[in-house]
Amino acid sequence: MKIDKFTNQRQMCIRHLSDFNLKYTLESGQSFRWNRVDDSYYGVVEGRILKILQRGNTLIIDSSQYEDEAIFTSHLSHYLDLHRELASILAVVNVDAYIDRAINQFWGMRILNQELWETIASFILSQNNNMGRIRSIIRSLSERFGQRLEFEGYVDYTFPLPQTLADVGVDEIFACGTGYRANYLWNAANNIANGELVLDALKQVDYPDAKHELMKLEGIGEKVADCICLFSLGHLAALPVDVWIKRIFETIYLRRRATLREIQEFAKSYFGEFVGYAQQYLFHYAQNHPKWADAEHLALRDKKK
DNA sequence: TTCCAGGAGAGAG
DNA sequence: CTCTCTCATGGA
Repeated sequence: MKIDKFTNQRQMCIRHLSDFNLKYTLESGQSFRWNRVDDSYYGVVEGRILKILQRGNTLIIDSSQYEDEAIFTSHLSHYLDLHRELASILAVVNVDAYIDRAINQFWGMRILNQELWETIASFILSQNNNMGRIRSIIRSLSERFGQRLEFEGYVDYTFPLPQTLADVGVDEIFACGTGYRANYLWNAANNIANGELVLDALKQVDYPDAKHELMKLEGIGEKVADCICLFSLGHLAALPVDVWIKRIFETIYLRRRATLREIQEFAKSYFGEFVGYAQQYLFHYAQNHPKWADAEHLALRDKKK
């Protein structure tokens, strides 16, 4: 990987990428904050707007602020998970024809390492909710309580700090369309603002401890805790079991109704230590092929064989 | 109108 | 431990 710097100090390139697809990575449901304009993606990361465009094996990145090239590239590589050898991870989890199809169709999709607080808040809001509404709630919270940013005519906002949401109160959070989840988000913001939950400490502990600590927060169960562990903390053994993943394992793999425990046990032994990556490819494939894991469709498909 | 969405909590059995 | 019911909201 080689870095170039142009006369415009805010534009940088990351060249010679291997096994990376920006579109699949940013549009696979793990982040709610990226907007596509033409072929570029605009988003807010660590307090600045980033504009990212992929051309072949090169990323062209514009930032709304001056960047120290070396530090910025290191941080962005971590954010996009570029430091991992994706091919070897996918080789481990590619154990059957079903996931092989998902891996090949979405080759290059990476699991992000997103900002911790924003990820905690986002997935608290995700429970019993749909993608479009989750995005609009996060946008609304940011517009009202975040910091305004602008870059070449594109306007966006930082996600509000825990202290900010703690200060504005439940009613203002509720007014952003959160529904009954307003209390959960406000409580989480308070726990972090008053130091009961220390985010930097959470980043240092292993997967079981991190998951356990997160589940102490009201409104965070196993699924949301696993999303945070996987999409922010880099714990690839985390397996968020949502309605899609449940359906996939019940119809394709276990072929019966199964409890959360049964699905976790099977998936862990079947896919191994990188089960989180397996989950992401299966999830995104199912999202793009709604009938793929449909029980009726599966029965039909089996008959043809 | 009813059902569903990257669920969690409370309560019952 | 497992099952069920409820919790706002908006789009299909």
